[in-house]
Amino acid sequence: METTIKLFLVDDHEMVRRGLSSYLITEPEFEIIGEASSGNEAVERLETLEPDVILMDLIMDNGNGIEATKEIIKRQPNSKIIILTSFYDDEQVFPAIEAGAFSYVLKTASAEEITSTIKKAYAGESVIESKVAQKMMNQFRGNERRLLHDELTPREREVLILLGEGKTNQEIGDMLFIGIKTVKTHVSNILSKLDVSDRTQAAIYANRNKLL
Amino acid sequence: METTIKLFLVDDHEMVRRGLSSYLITEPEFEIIGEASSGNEAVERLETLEPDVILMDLIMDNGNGIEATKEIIKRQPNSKIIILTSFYDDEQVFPAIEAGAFSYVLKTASAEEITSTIKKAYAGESVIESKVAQKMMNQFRGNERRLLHDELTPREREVLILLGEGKTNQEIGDMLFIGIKTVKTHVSNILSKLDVSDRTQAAIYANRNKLL
DNA sequence: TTTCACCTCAGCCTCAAGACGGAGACGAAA
DNA sequence: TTTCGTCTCCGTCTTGAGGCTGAGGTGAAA
Repeated sequence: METTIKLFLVDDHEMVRRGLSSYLITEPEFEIIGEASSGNEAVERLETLEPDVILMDLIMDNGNGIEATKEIIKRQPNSKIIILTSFYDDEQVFPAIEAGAFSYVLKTASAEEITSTIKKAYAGESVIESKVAQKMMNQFRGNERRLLHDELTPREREVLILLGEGKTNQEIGDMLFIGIKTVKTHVSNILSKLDVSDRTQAAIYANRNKLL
Repeated sequence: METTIKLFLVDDHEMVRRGLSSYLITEPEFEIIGEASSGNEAVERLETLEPDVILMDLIMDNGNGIEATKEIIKRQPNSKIIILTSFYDDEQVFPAIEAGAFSYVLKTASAEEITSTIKKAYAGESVIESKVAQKMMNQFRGNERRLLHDELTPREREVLILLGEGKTNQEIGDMLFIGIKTVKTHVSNILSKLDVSDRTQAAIYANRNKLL
């Protein structure tokens, strides 16, 4: 029996589409029915096409992958969209998943990983790259989507703010009238809740997320 | 007479290398003699190889393109290195050129543009993509501002940027191909020049002053 | 009442950070 | 030529950071 998986590629770099194609045409069950070099173009072309699986880049000049994904899912809710990206920061991952992306794979993936992800997507099985998945687990505790720092207790948030100002544990303790040991405990908890490895990264997080 | 141009590809995405290859093998005078998936790997492999032209990605996980370029140029000063990058990292143009890059092409370039750039590089003719060239011109016209971090040496600025990303000394050393002791020296100098007392404050400074 | 989250603090341990001093190599400038 | 700035690296030393484990006190909710 012949199963043909119809594919559609979206990436603004011709060479990436070429590279992908070179993988994909070696698999007999794959058929590439179209390509687009931007999110907008993808949405347009998909008005008349109905691929089984869409491979989507995130960052593109003209219409990004997130918006395109939302739009496509709105029109074709059964589309399986695989996000293909080199950026594994949380800013990109969660909006993508929320937009309706089905799988999430890094561009550093091998040919085998990608073909396997496509086949799994076609079969209804979602694949989330492991580093990304790990971040998700930390974030989605309790099945509820929230910002990382929403998990912080009020006291931890106070500590994080001072930490984000560049204060030392001793200084934080003095300002909050608590012992340095207590500060250390809070900082430890903050680090694990924010999924960062040291105070410098926590301070960067606080600044970038405007918690000050 | 047969002229063979020996090529070497550096990109952390297998699919990009594949896409590039698919262009390049159609040209009879091209021969791809090797590939690498990171800056570090490229430097290693090029100890025993001597390609005519190197195609180099800039942003890679393990040893970025700038540092690799510097390192390669140091060892093989005649190497023609073509920087291949996406629209988004053209702030990196200057460091790249300074590092010894010969040409600068965007990844959105077509097959023809890339093959032509390679041939020109081999012939000694440098190609700088037009948008990029324009930026260079703008840069030369109006850059007048003097801040604390203007006192920093180029190397210190590089270190500060990584520090601002939350990297440890060890990680910074690995990325810049220098020892951790050297990193510590740079960090120490940065701290005193920025008049801050630890790396966390320096990271905050870097983020607030958008040095990233 | 029990339970639980939060805040507080302790000791112990390892290691990254950073200060300090010294030094060689190199290239540009005087 | 000498001087100077920059980059590189070394060793030593002190201390802050952070992980791990345990634990007492409080108040709110069930």
